[in-house]
Amino acid sequence: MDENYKCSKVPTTTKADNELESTKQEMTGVREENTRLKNLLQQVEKDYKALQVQFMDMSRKEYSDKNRSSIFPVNGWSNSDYSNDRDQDLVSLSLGTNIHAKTKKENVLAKPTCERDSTELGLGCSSESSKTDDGPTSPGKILGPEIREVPKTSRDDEICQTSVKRARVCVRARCETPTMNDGCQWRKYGQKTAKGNPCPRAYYRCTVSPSCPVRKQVQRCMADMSILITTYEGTHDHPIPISGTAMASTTSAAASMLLSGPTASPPLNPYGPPPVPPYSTVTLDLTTEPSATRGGFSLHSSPPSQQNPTFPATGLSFSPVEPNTGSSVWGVSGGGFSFDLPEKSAHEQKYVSYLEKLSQSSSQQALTETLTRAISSDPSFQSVLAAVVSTMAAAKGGEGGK
DNA sequence: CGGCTTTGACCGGCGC
DNA sequence: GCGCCGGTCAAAGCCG
Repeated sequence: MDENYKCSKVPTTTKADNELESTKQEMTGVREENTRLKNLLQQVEKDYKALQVQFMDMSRKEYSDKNRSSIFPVNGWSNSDYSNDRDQDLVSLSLGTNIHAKTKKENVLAKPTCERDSTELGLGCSSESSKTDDGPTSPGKILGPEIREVPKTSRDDEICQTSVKRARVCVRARCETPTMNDGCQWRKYGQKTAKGNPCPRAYYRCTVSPSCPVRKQVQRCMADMSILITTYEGTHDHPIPISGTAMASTTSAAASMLLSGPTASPPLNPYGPPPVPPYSTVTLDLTTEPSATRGGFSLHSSPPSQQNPTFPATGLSFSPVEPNTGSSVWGVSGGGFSFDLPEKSAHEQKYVSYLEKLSQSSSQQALTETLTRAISSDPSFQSVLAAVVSTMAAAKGGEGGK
């Protein structure tokens, strides 16, 4: 960043020396920047890993404590958060650009179907490319210790669901492939054309474990066919491939944030998630569009009935649609960092604080731009960032917002 | 042959 | 009570 390109115009013999000198300085500057970026990235990764570990430990601990009557999201819901509301919640996450969906397996959706009382989402998510195959064979982590008795019939589920709070996570991602690879194996069990939306909605069931209650719905966004909307419901009762843990953390964190909120919210996005009873909605919108963004993280709340298909496709955003307050969307696009926070709830602030922290750490504008550009252009980075943000938020929330 | 997709039928919730 | 609609089931077909 400190690019002091001084190319002196001194002719003659010293000219070459000057150029050499300036080039050296330039390289030095680039190196410094590179180093800073590396450090920052390492820091972020480090924090992420540490938090992820803590998160899992806490979750497990809490889970074991309360295991009796309810099932907690493995990924770390705090008891208090969880107990706050048992209504159905809907969390929506949108991952920007393409997440490669190499196989046909898509995203994960977790739906706590009927487990007697739980609601949690243990999602596995695809972190892009790599995961070759998720299959049951390569579980990376166990998100949920809980063991739910199996499956009930779908009808039973519905019945249970109506009376029990259930969290749902909606992931919006720009993806050209039919589905996103989220680290789990899915089996399509149905398809329906929702009224008002020409795009058929596909129903998938997690097949990693025969008893896994997780289901997901995949549908194209009518407004933008390149956007894939995946809604997960339930919690995996089996280990999830490492590749899917990032998303799992992200979605669960989002859900936890949502759960910790006051209440349930209205149905979300019409084009996406199916209409469901009043749920709270949190949207992480990573359908980044670098060019369109003004640059930076932006938090903004939107009207309650955020059902419109016009979700801010800005980068990374969580948009919790809260019943009472309405919905909010936190977006990341490329540029500087900016926050528009009308009225943020406690959990919203978790994200805000983190984002602020983030922005502070990268005080230099150039660096910021570089980062944001990287974020908006690299889906995998988006996923990681999303996971970090959500994880941190969840961690804070779980610890009583320390 | 096993697993997955497709697709029509069925069921229950909800609004009128 | 009726019809609409979302979600699921399950038979049939496809594919590796």
